[in-house]
Amino acid sequence: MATRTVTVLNVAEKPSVAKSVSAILSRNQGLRVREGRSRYNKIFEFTYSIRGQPCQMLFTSVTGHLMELEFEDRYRKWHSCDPADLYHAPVRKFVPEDKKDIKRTLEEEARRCQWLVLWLDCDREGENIAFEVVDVCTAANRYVTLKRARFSALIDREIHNAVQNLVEPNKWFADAVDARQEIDLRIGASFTRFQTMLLRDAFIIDTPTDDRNLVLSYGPCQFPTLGFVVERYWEIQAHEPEEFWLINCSHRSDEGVANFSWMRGHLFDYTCAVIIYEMCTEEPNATVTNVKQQEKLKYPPYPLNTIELEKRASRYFRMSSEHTMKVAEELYQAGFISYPRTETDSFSSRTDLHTIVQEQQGHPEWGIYAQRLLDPGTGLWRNPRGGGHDDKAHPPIHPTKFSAGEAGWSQDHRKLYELVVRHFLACVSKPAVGAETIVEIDIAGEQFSVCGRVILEFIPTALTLDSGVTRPPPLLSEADLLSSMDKEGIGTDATMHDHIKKLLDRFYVTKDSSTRFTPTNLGEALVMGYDDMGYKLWKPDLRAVMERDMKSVSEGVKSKDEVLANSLQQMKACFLDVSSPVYLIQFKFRQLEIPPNYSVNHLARARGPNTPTSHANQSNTRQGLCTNCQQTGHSSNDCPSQNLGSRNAEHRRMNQHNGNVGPVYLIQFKFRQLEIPPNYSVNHLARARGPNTPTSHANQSNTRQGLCTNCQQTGHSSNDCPSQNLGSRNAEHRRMNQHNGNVVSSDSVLAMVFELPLWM
DNA sequence: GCAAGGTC
Repeated sequence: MATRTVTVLNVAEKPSVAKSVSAILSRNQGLRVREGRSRYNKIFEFTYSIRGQPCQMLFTSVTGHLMELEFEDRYRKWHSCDPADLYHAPVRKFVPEDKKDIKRTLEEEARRCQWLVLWLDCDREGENIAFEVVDVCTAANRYVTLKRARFSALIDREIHNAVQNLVEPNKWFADAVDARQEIDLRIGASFTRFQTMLLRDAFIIDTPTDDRNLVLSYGPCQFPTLGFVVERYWEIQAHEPEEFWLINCSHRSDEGVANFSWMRGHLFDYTCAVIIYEMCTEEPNATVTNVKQQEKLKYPPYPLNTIELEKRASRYFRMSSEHTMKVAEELYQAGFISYPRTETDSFSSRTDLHTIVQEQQGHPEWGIYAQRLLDPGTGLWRNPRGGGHDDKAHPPIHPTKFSAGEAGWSQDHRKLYELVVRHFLACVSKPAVGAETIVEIDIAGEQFSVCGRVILEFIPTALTLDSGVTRPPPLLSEADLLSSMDKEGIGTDATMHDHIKKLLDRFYVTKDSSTRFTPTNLGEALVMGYDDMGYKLWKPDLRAVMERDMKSVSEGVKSKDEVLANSLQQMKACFLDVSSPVYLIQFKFRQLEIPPNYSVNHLARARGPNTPTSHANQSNTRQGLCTNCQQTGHSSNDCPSQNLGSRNAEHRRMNQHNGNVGPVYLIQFKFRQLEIPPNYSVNHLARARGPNTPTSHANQSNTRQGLCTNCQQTGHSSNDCPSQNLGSRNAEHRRMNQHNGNVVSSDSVLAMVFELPLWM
């Protein structure tokens, strides 16, 4: 007996997925396409059988979220209510004007269907969009049967498997997103209105802009991003240059000059440096103690994902991440590269990498290399390493169509396409091999080393005691900023560039020609205002707490309502405190204290008699209230709002001191009695840093794949680093040494070296 | 005139 055919409406998150899945399910047999109401979202039609049930399949798509969250009309005007009311003002979801055509397509098609199959991306946002689609479709046809297709890649087996094993949509996932949306909206709108109305008149923007349109926005992603820029700026401001001394040793031969580095690095104690230097000059004969020859491998990069594309385009071309994504989107739309918004940095074993390389063989610049890669005789090919990330929806960014440049391409299109292709070719190449020789010498017990020359025994042609000063870290580059955001979970791969652009658009930061960011007067003042109140609103912590809450909701551990109530209660308490008269005055004065710089200047007319300098005294006068959240019943130590911030201004100052680069060592010297300089005891501790004073922070150097985090060289890890014998940079080692007491070697000078953080 | 998240 023939089963009756059911009509099935299938909906994907984007048009490309509707197309791919339709092609896979129909095996391109009898696949038809027709227009929908929206020009981007076509409708594919084919027949299929789901577990023996004959189906007439209609396959269409949305373009991301179909709905937005907004306050009800009477709260939408800025002066319609106190911004504090926005923590409980009613909100509604609605389909914005530019999505109405998609909504009409869904309604019209849903009316003719018995089943609705949701093919949205299998992440939290996708699950939330699924429920938006359900809302629209069930409003048009309340009898439609709901099913969810769960798939992790757009490949045949996966897709057929998904449709034969349909599941229920996951409300918890969708709830997590609902909670995030509502929190983001309420916090963002309340703080933005508050900040803007309070402070707009305190600044004059030099750039041609209508003052009335100036918005001082607050957002849970844009502010932590601003925070990264300001924090680095403060580290630089707080840096106090410190003089250090070092011994440089060089040897000139027929082959050239070999400059040996002193293995102690930098010494901050002049007297000690002089003593060691004099020892060396008294017995200047240098003995070669070690010659190490080693192969150095330079590993190819991981396959390209969005963040890495943005970082590299910024480093190589100084292209902004926002512009990079715009150009990448255009290349994708024209079919030249794969989908540019992806977290994935591993190729599936099923990807036909050879074919992708084959297509590039005719290119005038890298065509020959592509040919050599494919020639087994060269041994150049190597299957790519995986970086360990997979968003289960898209492959790493790779070329999908050959081009030697198109007529309509700008320079940036060329550059970005070239980056994608070259990166891909590098990924399937074996590591580059280099050789290096490290020579270590000893002069009067002092160790020096040089890379790349072989000499046996000699007297240095130059042995000098030189001085230098410590330098602050550099301003954050766009690549650094992306790394920080990625590390701290601020924004998503698809939105990070938006947050960076927002800081520039709001005049919170400026960017120089080498893509480094400086906070403006305005940006710094906003962060400092909140920081002085003790709130971490500009730190990543708040977002991290929210992310943990979202995870709990998506796992069913907490309910959406519970998270919303708790989170909004805390944020409202914070908002009321920040906008309270006590801080209001101070917050405003804080803005006015900052001297003018960059594009934002302060207006002096409002300066008052006594700029408040201590908020602690003021808040302590409020007896019985928690100084953190202004509630009664607990002290600030037990405050439930604690994750919003500690009122510890000391914290910022400490961070400023943390800002100096590189570990500093203490070297214990034991002097021979006759050599003791005046005011020195037999056992003397001197501070030293080195040998390669790092110019960047650890989190930067860690992002440089394959480099030793100790000496920034390739070919070994920090554990095997040849510079390691200078002293372990291992805190454990330091603690051990401290507990062991002083260990003094039998030599006159030289004892133990151990690490000490610089601020101690 | 506010957010962040999808995607065109």
